[in-house]
Amino acid sequence: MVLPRSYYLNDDVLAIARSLLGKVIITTFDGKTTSVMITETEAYAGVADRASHAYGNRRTARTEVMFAEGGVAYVYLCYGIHHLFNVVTNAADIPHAVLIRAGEPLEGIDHMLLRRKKATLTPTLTSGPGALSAALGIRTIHTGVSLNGDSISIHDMGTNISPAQIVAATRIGVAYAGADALLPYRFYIAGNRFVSKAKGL
DNA sequence: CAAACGATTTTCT
DNA sequence: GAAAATCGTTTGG
Repeated sequence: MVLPRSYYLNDDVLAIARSLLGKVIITTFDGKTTSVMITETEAYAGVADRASHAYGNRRTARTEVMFAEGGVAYVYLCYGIHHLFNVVTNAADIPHAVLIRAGEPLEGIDHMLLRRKKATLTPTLTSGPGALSAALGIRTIHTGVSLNGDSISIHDMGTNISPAQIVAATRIGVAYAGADALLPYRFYIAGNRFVSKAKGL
């Protein structure tokens, strides 16, 4: 079933980041449907989190969507090349978000291979936030899009990830955040092949 | 208006 | 293992 809007309003962004593991993202663009099961997430805990773009209650044209009510997408361009897909959570004016870092391909693998210019299915197809977004066809123009809509949606397929299967670790690429870079805000499914292998593991 | 810089990935050595 | 690719956002003049 599609996750209801209320799912995203939880004020505990860490709980949502854990809960999203095992859920399924389905995108439909240009009549092409692709889906992945989420295997890795990172929480960005709003104004008090130095690693968050919204740290210190900073509102700009780019971060504004993080201040929207939970249940929409926040997509932004990183290093001029990569589109990073986040799930906005919590009530309006509380800029919490969960970065989706990796997933396990389910449907539309042929479309994902085309988008990534790859010939065969390997973990690199959808492991890593930039790679995952590219495979699903998510780009910055989708920022602000509802996660209950026709183009992007997140579903509970009944897959249950037990706490024992969830590993908590430090976030990746946020060394600039000082002490907040050490927070265990990254979660992934233990033993899953489709988890990012970027430096920092 | 100009300049610096990333919540990364790929490729080359 | 190291470095390049590449551009919107943010910040400073």
